[in-house]
Amino acid sequence: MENTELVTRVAGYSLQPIASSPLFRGLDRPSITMLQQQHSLTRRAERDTQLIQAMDPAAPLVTIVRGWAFRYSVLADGRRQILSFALPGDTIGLDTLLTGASAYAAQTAAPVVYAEMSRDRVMRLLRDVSWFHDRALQALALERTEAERALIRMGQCNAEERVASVLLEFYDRLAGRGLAASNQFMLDFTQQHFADYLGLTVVHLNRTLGRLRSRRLFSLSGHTVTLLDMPGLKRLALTH
Amino acid sequence: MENTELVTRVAGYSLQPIASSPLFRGLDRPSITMLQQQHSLTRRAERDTQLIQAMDPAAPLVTIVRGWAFRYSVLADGRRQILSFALPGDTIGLDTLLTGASAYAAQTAAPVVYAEMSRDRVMRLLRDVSWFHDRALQALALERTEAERALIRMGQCNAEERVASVLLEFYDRLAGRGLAASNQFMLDFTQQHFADYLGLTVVHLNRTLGRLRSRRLFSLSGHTVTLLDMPGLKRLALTH
DNA sequence: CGAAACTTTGAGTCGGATCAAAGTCTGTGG
DNA sequence: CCACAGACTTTGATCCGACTCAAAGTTTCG
Repeated sequence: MENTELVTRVAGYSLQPIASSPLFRGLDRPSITMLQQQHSLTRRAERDTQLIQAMDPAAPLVTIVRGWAFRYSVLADGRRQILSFALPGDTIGLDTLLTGASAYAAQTAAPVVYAEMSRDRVMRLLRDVSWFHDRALQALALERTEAERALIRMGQCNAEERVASVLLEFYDRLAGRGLAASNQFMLDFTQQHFADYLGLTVVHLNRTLGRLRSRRLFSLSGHTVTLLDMPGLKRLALTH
Repeated sequence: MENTELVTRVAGYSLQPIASSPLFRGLDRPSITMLQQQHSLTRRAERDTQLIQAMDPAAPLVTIVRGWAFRYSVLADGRRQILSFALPGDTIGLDTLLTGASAYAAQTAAPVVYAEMSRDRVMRLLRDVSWFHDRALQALALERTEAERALIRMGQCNAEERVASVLLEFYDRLAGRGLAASNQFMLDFTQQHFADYLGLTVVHLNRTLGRLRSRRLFSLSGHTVTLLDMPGLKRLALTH
């Protein structure tokens, strides 16, 4: 009864985000089930929980089931750069298995449900299961592309452009997993997180958000973002 | 006579840079030879030659034998972000095979000697040669780590810190391939290239370089860089 | 209801961009 | 071997986007 197993392991959470994520997307049922069985049961973590320590040589593979987490790196003097946000379906730590110790840390930005797979198990999968090896390659290539898109944004875009670009990116990623629709989605992190991702100060980010809102490019109510003017946003974020 | 083949294919160029590069490092002789046989004979390209077109769905794998090349991306309005420099031994385009069309373009920053491997051949190697598959995974993971190091630099560091960080990085990479020693190495590209890599304007980069030189952190004569004050540079570039 | 965390606004400063022009180097043809 | 053109580097003056410091609102949650 593999399908029963599948369901109990993610009891109460929609499967769609995971099933349409980079590592799982398009796999057949037995493969998905197998992958999930290699994971731990789902766990819950409060906001600000450390999921992966920087430099941990035995960091597990973490798959987010629900909520927002992020990978980041802290400089000697405390400045923090958020490298990427991981949303439901995303995995964190695939590269760590190959490069030795984790080059980054990861923590939750909101209450999160996740599952882990031990380093050993991932290694075994990589060695023995050829489609998993392929998947890992593709997932890594994708992650690099995303890192470089972020790099372009940082290097060439001003605050408004960065914000527009990232809002669109979140929307696309979430929509691809059924977590956004009709130009609306939920952002569950603070402006400090957002600022550390964009390489801006909170104050300046806040003003920039204000400007874009007053121009009716998007609106914000609670944690719900509505992209009011898609074409306008795309014009601003020329990376898109 | 595999070793003869190996030598003639790179006639006149030291093998060391390639042999100690991410994709080749630590392989045994037969494997290196095999990889080289899959490549074209070496080619020469003048400065400013396009090696890979953006969006090319059939971009080959390019291995730099001598000289400097770089990967970059251009925004709609002409701003250019250099994503990475490729130096002797580096390969460009591994990810393109997996993600479909190339997300970036590549061109030479100086006269370059290089070799190509067709998309088909790389695909075949990936499928049939398990150590090559492993290598590809590792190389990609490494590239992502490097992209994220660049991201941290852009997001959190000011001009001086970025310059110091990149000088150190070049030195480390070149030294690892026997192309730098006693704190000295050759930089064969213009300040415009450098600026587009760091996300600064040429003017500001130039002033920043001037400041670091007058503080005797490094010196520049012709295209030769000498790192005069390693500890000072490391202190500046807290990413190191 | 109160404290802590987060967002928003204000005033002043600074790093880096822009615009412009003067040097310097490099390669080419006479 | 020199003269010249084009590309590259360097310097000057000015401007603006983003940062800093500070404090007032607002939300969240115990």
